[in-house]
Amino acid sequence: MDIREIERFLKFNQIKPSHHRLKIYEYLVKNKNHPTADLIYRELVDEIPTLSKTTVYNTLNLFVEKGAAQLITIDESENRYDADMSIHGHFKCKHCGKVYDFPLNFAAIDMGGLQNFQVEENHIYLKGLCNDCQIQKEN
Amino acid sequence: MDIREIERFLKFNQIKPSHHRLKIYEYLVKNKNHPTADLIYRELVDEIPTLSKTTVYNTLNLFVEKGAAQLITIDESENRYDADMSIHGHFKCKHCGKVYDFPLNFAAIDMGGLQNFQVEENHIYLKGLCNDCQIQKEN
DNA sequence: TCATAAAAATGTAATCATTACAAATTAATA
DNA sequence: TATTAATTTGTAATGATTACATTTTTATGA
Repeated sequence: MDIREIERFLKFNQIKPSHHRLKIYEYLVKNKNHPTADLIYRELVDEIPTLSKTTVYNTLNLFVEKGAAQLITIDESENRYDADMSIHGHFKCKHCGKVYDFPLNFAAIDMGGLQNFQVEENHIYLKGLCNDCQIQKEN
Repeated sequence: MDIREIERFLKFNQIKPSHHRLKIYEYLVKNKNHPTADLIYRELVDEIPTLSKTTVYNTLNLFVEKGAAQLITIDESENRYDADMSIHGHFKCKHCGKVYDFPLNFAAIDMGGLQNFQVEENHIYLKGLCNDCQIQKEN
């Protein structure tokens, strides 16, 4: 997604594409690292010296509200964000802390216990040891 | 689970069954309402006037650490706790706020994208409208 | 039983992520 | 260009959680 596409995408989601919003969304798209608001602020403030942290929070909340990004609560003490709105799961390595995406066959999740429940969001979080950290521990 | 069983269960998990710990665990077992630390404190303080909120936090952290309870991060601003350690999912109704349990066939989740990853925890969170709230909206 | 050490619980203060809010800046419109 | 609306800013407030030193309770051994 280049900056033109991002602009179109935000407009499509009823979000006026201001400069800051474009930059923050671009950060999410280019860095699929599930960042916190604070990390986004720290990464962008050099390039946009007038940026305030409140704007980052406001903007991320707007993205989530309009369905342009999703909030990831895999950590208990901080919120992370992801511009990838396709159905997928997240894996957090307990050793290195990295959050990985993985494909997900959502239809396979049997919701027999929830008849007539209307699902609007799904958040699939796994935790454990990633491949790299397992290898490291073996040596 | 009566208090005897709870005592045995805590011991089995390397947790010394003090009075407060027993009461807090009993609350989790008897009220499957996925409470916050604050709610547990408010519900128990009348019966145990010397209880402190710090003790509730300490105790819940101990339960999670020892594998006697799990931390639920379906809310972005507060931690909830569940003594049910069997594999199951959680559904939060966006209208009434209630958190439901539902059975889960975890094996159905295809983790093709994560070869050699060692999964130690799974947290499956759905959000939407529960049955009751849908009916309410229709009328 | 009493003394002593270890563990648990308490209460207050600190921390840290997030939000509230009012003021300032920027953009849109006529 | 004037005026209004939207966006952004900065600071202060909030609220959940933790740190930490003190007190209380429990366990152990003489």
